[in-house]
Formats: sequence, C-alpha cells, structure tokens
Amino acid sequence: MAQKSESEAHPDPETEGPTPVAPESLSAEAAAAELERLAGIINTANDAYHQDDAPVMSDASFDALKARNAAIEARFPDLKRADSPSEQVGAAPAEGFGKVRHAVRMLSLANAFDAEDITDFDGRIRRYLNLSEDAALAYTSEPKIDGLSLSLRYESGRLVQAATRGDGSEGENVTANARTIADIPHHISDAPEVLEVRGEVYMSHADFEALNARQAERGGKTFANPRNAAAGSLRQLDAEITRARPLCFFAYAWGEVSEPLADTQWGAIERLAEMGFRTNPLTRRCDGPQALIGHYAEIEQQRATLDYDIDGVVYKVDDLALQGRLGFRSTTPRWAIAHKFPAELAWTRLDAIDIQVGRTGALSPVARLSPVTVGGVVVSNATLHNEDYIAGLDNNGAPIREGRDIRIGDWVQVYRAGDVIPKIKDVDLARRPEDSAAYSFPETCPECGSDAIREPGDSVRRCSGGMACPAQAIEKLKHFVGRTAFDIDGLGAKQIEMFFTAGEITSPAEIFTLEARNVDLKLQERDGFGETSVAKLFAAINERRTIPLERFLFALGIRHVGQTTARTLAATYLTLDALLAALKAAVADPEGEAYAELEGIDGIGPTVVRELLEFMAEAHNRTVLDDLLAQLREVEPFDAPAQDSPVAGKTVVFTGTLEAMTRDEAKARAESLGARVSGSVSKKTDILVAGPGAGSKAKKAAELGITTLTEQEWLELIGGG
DNA sequence: GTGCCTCGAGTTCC
DNA sequence: CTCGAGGCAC
Repeated sequence: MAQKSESEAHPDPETEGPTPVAPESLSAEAAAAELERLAGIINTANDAYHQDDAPVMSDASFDALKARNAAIEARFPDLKRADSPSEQVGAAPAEGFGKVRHAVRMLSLANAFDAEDITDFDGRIRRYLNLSEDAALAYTSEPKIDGLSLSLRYESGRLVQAATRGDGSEGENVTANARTIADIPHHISDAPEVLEVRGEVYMSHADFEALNARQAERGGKTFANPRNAAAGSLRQLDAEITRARPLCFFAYAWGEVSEPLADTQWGAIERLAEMGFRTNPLTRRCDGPQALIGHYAEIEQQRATLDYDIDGVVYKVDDLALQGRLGFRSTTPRWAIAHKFPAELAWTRLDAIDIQVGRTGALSPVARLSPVTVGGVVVSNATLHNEDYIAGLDNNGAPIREGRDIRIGDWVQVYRAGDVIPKIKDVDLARRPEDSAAYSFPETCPECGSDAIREPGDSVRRCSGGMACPAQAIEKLKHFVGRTAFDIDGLGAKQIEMFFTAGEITSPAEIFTLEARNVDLKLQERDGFGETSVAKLFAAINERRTIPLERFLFALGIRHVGQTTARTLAATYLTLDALLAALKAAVADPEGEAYAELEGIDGIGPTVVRELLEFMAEAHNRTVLDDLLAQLREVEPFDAPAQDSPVAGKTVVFTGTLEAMTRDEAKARAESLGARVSGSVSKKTDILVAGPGAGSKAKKAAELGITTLTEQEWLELIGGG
C-alpha cells in the first residue's frame, strides 16, 4: 500500500529508536515480541491513513516496516500473528491509483487580472482570426470553481472511467470514488457513443464546516479549506470514505466526443444539462469584452453569498468552429481565459533571505517568513526573484514598490500569485527596524565559493563553478531523473542528494550502474530502503534504458533546450544518430550545411544553436554522453504523431500574404496535421505555400525545384477551408 | 529596431 | 504560476 506522501513531516517510529536487530539474528522470543510491536505500529498507521486521512509516517518507513515484518515472518512462520499486517488484504490496492492517459489533454487556462487584460484577450483573438473590431464575437462567462477538475468518460451512455487532471496528459483513475458522487450520473441517455465530460469537483461551505466539525470531534485531522477537503476526499483509496464525504460536481467542458455536442459552447453546456449534469446557473452569454467585465463585477458581488469557493470568472469563445480555428498554445487554449479575483494579502515578518543555486547556476533568493495564513494556506517561504527585485527595481532598472527595497527583519505583504506561488508585494517602512541594512546580494556562490557573475543586461547572477559546484551537479541530476525527463520512480530529490553526497551517483550513467554496484553498496540494508523498494528502484531504472529521443534530449539539461525545443529537434532529425551527426558536423564547420540547417529550424535561433554546439564541443559532455549511451538499450527515434494526412512528415514553408487564414493559424493547422513548419526554404523543404507578394523564397524554391502551392491549393490539399 | 508570443527556468505548498 | 529573454514578424 502506498501511504500518502502529501502529509506533514511525521516522526518515523522506525528511525527513532536504536537500530533494529536484523531478522536473521533474532531469537524466537525476540521475534515474537518484534512481530507484536510491528503489528501494532503498522495497523495503527494503516488506520490513521485510511480512516482519518492523517498519515503518521512516511511511505518509505511504512514500506520498510512491512518488509521487516515479512522478513521475520518468513524466518519464523509459526509465529505469524492473527492480526499480522501481511494478511490485511482488504486495506487497499498496492499501487494506489492507476494512471489514465487522457484522450484529449486537460489543459489549464491563461490568466487575466484586470479589464485591460480582457480587452487584450479579445484583441488577440480578433487578430488571430482576422476579424475586424466591430465584427460580432460572442463569449460565454461562468464562475471559476475552486475545486479540482475531473474527466468522466462515458461509453454507450455508461460511466466507464473518471480521472483527475494530473499533469494534463495523464491523471489518476478515481472511477470508484467518482461513482459515489451524487451529481455524477452513472448512466446518461441520448448521448454520443463516446463522451468525456469535464468539470469541477468541489465541497460546499456547509458540507466543509460539517466535515471539519466531525473530524475535530473524532480527534482527526481538519482541512484547511474546502478545496483541500475535496481533493483529500476524492483521492481516498477506499471509495467508501469518499461516499461519506459530500462532494459536488459542475460540468463545464468536454474531452473526446464521438460526435459534436453542439455548434456553440453555450449549446454544448445546455446539452450536458439535458443529459443530467449540473451546470453552473451563473453562466451567461456575453457579446464582447465590456459585457464580460460587467458579468465579472456581478459575480464578484455575489461571491460572498455563494455556497462554494470561486477564484474568478472564465470566458470562452462561444462559437466552437472558432475555438477549433484558434486551437491551443503549449499549455492553454487560445479561446479561453480565467479572469482572477484579486489575491488575498497578509502581513508577516521576513526572518531571513536564503540563496538557492539552480541547475544552470542561477542564484535565487528565497524569503524565509514567519508563518502566516494566506488564502487558507500557511506560507513560510516566498520567492524574491533576483537581486533587482530585492532592491525594488524591475529588469529595466525602473522602480517597483516605489523603489522600496526589501530587508531582513522587514514587515512584508505576502500574496499567492495565481493563488499558488507566494510572493512579496510590498514592505512597511514604518515598521522597519532601525538597525536594518540594505541586503547585499552575494557575489560568490554560497555552495561552492566560486565567483557568482552577472552578465551585463542579465537579471540573474550565476555561479561560475559549472559541474564543480555540487549544487549545480545535484540539480542537474534531479532534472535528469525528473518526471518530465527520464522519470525514474523511486529516485527523487532526496535519493539523488543522498547518492551524490555519498559519491555514488555523480553522473547520469552511474544511475544505470547502481544495480551492478549493489554487491558493494548493499542498498537494501540502508535506512529508508528495503528488499522490495530496492528491487522496485532497479526495475524502474531498467525500464528507462529505452527512452524516447525528445525526453533524452531534454534530460541532458542543455541551456535553452526545454521540452518544446527538445521535441522540435527530435521532430527535425528523427534519430539521435542523425542529430549527433548534424551537431558534430556543425561544430566542425560553422560555415557548412549542417550549421545552416540547424539555424533554419523554426523556433531555434542563434542562442539555442550556440548552446547546443558548446555542449557538443565540450569534451567532458561528450564523455558523459558516451558513458550514458553505453548504459542504454535504445534512444527511440521520434514518433511523429500518427497522422495519415497528405502533409504528415513534410516540411512546409509559408511565404507572402495569406488570405484565408493568418500565418499563426496556418502554422498551427499544418503542425496539427503532422507537418513541420520552417521559416526558410532549403533542400529539406517539401512544400512552399506562396501567397501574393512572395519574393526571394519563391525564387529559391523554384531554383531548388520545390513544389510551390497557392494558399487555395494548399487548403484543398489538407482538405477544407 | 520594436513589439508580440512562446519558451525556459525559476519558484511553493499539497 | 511568473518573469525574463529568445525568436520572429513587421
């Protein structure tokens, strides 16, 4: 069973006392006593976790205790107790919740904070769609519920799966729990064959108060706010506990559908209501930014009278065909925005300023605060961004906070940006201690002592120690094993720090030799590890000896090569061999074709090229790379989105004036069909789409004998206008 | 050169 | 989630 890891720190019973005697050296008498002790601890922990949602120990300790119990039982089978924890089958599935891949990604929303942001939003959409300022453009507007989003999948009208948002691509399977929520129908009629309904799970104020009163009465853990209560309740491993918690659900969107629900957002929501979903009664249709802002004011006024938390108002383009044309940016749809309410503020004292060193060597100041509640959460740290922010200047040297600097000992006003990240808004000069001094930002790395240098025009100061700086080395390794890179289960920040400090993992390749070295390392005998967790760790590591090219590239942690750029490179060169060959050729000959090709890739400019080549030119990096590759089975070639469109895999260049669509739209459309869009014509170009006014690119394409299409021909090729 | 838009890298608490 | 800056169109 997986214990909840999101609990506060608890003392670990396992590590408190003297080191336990190894099972094989226990006498029968001692073993019996030990089994009794373990049964008590484990069963109590189990109950605390399940019935009270208040874990008393960490995952690792819990697993270690269970493993110890099992080891002793294996040696003394006769001593196995009736209440043995190893017999507790009814408790929960071993792995917690299963993972679910969303057929259509669950995205987040861009945020707006004032009226100007809303008129900008409207303006951006009009520009993208090539609509004039006075053309009609309707939106829907609805309160943004502060709960957690859930995706419900119906097949033939039957609820078959419920999943949390997770990282947007992959969530947790909470089907059994969702079925216990009264607002969620188990069957719907008159629905498409496949329908994913999306909405928000929340807890009403009244139910939240009642639940907390009940919890307090039983001496259980109370929740800080309704959102946490809803999240905690939905993520119960035992659905019967969820059933006892009064959760509600509003439907407001959809994922995969086998046939369109309607022509408009409004119509689709009406349709969901007809099917039996609760939809928010405050939803309105608005004919422009002014109406949206009006509705926002109305909802803000009603906020206090609502029986649920809301943190803003969401606006969506009503016409679904237009939504389709607008499409998505990397994490948000272009056709929607969340207009957030002003953040809650709180005053507290700044006790200290610590400096953290990131994987690129960036020195980031962090404020240590006297704990204070902001928006229902206790905050004790806040980011201070950089040197200038502390001094009261923005990146152009212009004053912010009217130039008031931030000092240790100051009373500061804290808020949670986007209701998440704690930040400091202002300082109270009247309460500033008389002996305070302006903060002086360190000019050497606090971790390794190397000079910390701030390049002219740059806002961050960076440690110049490179891989000789332990902080940078550790952060790079953490990045490597992170969820979006190699994603190695059981090898988190804590373990990386431990292995690095012990000198056991100092480079990526050494992760993969861990198992072979375990003869000497004997991880299973260490605190926090057991036979089972060590076996799991090795299995997780071995699983990643095969890795997709884009993840591999991203994991290397080359500056300016994030997930998107890594993907772009993977999509361009398809295999690691091709990419490495191109990079080596470009290093060898900066005048050559390989170099030109690299710079020609859309989205990759001189800075990224420079970083890539510097990485390849560095002997140390090549060694790290070769050592790592020697440990891997395969770096999988880029798997182009399985598209059978006529332009899939083709490289397309747009030039001249486009009439039916804007350039952005054309690019997004082509990419969604599996094409690569480049900015310049080269030998690799397959199709040039030339509008009126095309110049040098059309000429070059003609010289190279590249297919040139008019915009109309292009639209016919991809099927539809 | 200027002004978007997007991406990368930093951050917190659960 | 936000800020700074890279990339690109105008």
